[in-house]
Amino acid sequence: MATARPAVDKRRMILDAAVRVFARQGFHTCRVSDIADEAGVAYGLVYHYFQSKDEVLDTLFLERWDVMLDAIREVDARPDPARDKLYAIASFIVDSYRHDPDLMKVIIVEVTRAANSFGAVHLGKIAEGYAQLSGIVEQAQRSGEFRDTVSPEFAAMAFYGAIEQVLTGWIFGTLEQGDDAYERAKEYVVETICGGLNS
Amino acid sequence: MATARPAVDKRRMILDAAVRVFARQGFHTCRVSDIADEAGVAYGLVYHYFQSKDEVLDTLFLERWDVMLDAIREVDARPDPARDKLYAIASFIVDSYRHDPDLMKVIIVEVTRAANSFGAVHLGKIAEGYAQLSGIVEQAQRSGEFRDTVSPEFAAMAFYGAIEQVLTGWIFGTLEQGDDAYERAKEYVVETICGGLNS
DNA sequence: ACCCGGGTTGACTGACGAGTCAATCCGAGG
DNA sequence: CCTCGGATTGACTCGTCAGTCAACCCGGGT
Repeated sequence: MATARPAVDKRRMILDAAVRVFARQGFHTCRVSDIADEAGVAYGLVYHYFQSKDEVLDTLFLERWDVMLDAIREVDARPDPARDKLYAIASFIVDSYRHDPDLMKVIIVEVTRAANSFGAVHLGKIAEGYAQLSGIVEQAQRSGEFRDTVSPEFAAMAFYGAIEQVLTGWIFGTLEQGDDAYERAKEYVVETICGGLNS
Repeated sequence: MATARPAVDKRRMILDAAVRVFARQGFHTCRVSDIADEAGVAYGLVYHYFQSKDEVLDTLFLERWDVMLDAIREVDARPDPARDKLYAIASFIVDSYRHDPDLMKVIIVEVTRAANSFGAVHLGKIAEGYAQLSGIVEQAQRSGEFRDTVSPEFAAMAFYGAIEQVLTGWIFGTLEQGDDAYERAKEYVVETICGGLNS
């Protein structure tokens, strides 16, 4: 059989270790040997599975971002009101953080915001997410559920920006965490963006 | 006279050059010699005025962030409705970007989001901004201008998150720019956060 | 028993870049 | 004119680390 010989998938172990190391030390300040040590494999093995340190980060990002894009597409396909769709998306993102805070930290801190130093691949992937969100808002504006005072693209940015800021607050310990806080955050994001602060 | 001997302030030139270099190449990927070259001074002079490469970035951030905190405080002291205050703050931030996009890029991309690798000084400074914003919202909730369905801290994050996301869009060229776009962005941020998307 | 080839190892190299430092410049004061 | 001290210079040091590579391990096929 040509299937994976080893019982444990070393490639996977390296990726998982990289998440922990990147989250702890940051991409630029960690050494490849830190990743290998954390994964319990030899230094060279990292280069057996990946072309470079960058490719490890790329892989982590693309892997997860694609899952998120799929989730958004799935939500968008539902026949629900836009508000519910946005809640479902906020829910997905918050739960992603709950499930693997380190990974989300790496994606937000090292990739999303540092998109300049990386290839345009990432910019494109990120833009895909915005496009999807814009679509939801646009449709809601047409159906009359949302006002059309602001452009859909802009609404998408405000929505995503609010979520990302909350995650950032959790990541840096500025914002209270815990299951309650997570659930509240989902509500608050949607309530703020859809309902507004005005009384 | 013990005053600055040189007609031109080399320290200032180094800081200005650093903004351009950091914006172009990123903090981690640029060399100190790049900064010196860009400033047209010798390598060693950077170390005459600054302890380290990090200190150059620190200085840039603190310099500008303090200006912003002052501006926010000034706005907060006015007797205007919260919505106007938020508009004034959005205005200040957007105009900061218009005036010096490179500097804002550096602050957002290299500092605000990378606060982990830097000292808690930055976290504290950033938190000060949030506190100020929260205060504005809280007061508006008490006066009845805003609903109290979401916590002030959260509203502050949503507001700032929306603005930062817009700046990020400009920085990475995802979002249309120009004087019109800047003015529209100010309106949109406030309209979204205060008015909400619902019709 | 013997090979074959992919998985695995870790010492080594080569480049790179932050920070140092001794020397030089130059204006001010005496 | 001379000295003093801060400003300025840039060659050099020294540690670090991404990436290479030759060798080794080991199961499966013959």
